[in-house]
Amino acid sequence: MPRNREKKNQKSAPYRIWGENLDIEAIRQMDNACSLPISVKGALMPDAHKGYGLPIGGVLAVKNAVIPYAVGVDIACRVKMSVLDLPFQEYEKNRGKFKIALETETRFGVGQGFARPRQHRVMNDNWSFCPQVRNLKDKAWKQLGTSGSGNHFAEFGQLMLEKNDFGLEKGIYLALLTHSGSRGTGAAIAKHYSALAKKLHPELPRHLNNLAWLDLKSSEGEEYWQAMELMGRYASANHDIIHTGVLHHLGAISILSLENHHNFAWKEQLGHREVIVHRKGATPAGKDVPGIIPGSMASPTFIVRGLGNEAAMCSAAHGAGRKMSRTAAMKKFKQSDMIKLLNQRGITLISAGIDEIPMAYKSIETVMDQQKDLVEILGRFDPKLVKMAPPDRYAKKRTGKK
DNA sequence: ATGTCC
Repeated sequence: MPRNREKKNQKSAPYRIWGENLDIEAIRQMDNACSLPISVKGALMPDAHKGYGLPIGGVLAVKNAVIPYAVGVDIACRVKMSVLDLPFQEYEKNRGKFKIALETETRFGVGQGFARPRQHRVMNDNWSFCPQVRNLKDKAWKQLGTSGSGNHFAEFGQLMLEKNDFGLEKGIYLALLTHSGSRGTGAAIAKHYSALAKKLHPELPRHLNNLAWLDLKSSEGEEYWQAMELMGRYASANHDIIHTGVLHHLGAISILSLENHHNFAWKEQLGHREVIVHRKGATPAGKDVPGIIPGSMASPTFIVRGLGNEAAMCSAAHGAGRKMSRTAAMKKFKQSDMIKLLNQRGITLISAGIDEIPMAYKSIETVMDQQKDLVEILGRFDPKLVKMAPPDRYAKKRTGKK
């Protein structure tokens, strides 16, 4: 539904909403994004909620420009699944070994890296095309193979493939699922280029400030694009290291691997013209494109195949979406509430903050129902062993303040 | 989501 509140004499780009009763703030942010003179078309996914500039769950096509905060702070945030060659029962027989594998092969928490950094060919890429990126190379190296914080996780679970697919037979498998991004490096790049975009667009009113863009033909725009693509390869390397390390630790091999970004921008065709499509907290869902849509730590993740719906610019939700802020969740629930729920569902939690409690999320099943015209479900993954960042030691202080 | 100005 096109909206046109900000400028009466200039037509806003149209956008459609999937899902019901979405966060009013997210809708307002989408209105704002579609009112930009560069905007061509938008879409709002059923897991949408408020973010910086573009909402999480926002899809935005623009002309010849890129908006750093429409890509997101965690540039190239990504999910990856590896199906193991071990039967699922192998996990039940030897949980301790799987736990140690997750503990050993990645690191969680803000600022965390490896004391003995991992190696990856992505570090041989060009990191010297601008000073901002060059100065971050050392941090990026130390954080290779880490998972970060927030909603990021590493987990083992049971994958149920609904039919013969991906060269595998219908049935039950043991799988590793991870959610990580470009860590401190990507965040620093996002922050730098968004500040630069704001400086280049002093004419933007305050409510559009976080949507400041870089012209793709400008040196700044080209530089951001190059940095964003490097972060794409870097985030992919992080998952690669985790999966290679964990599987090696277990003496397992991968019989199927699936992965996708959900914070990124792509050059795509929209009708006859080339546009830049930003997907911020949105899964690419082009025709027959496989994707992963995670729920919370106690609800399923869905393996999907895109239906190529053009109204949504070939996109889908990237998860259940929060229904409660982190602060509200920390105020309302205790650690024991989380443990109780996980026990009921037979899930072992290694660590997580209360702000990630499943009750703070919408129902993933509802979100999937609301996007039946965007993706087809091919399988579900039920988490069994979950690791997330341990509680933030300032969390209590912050909730106390509000 | 990050990292530190708490």
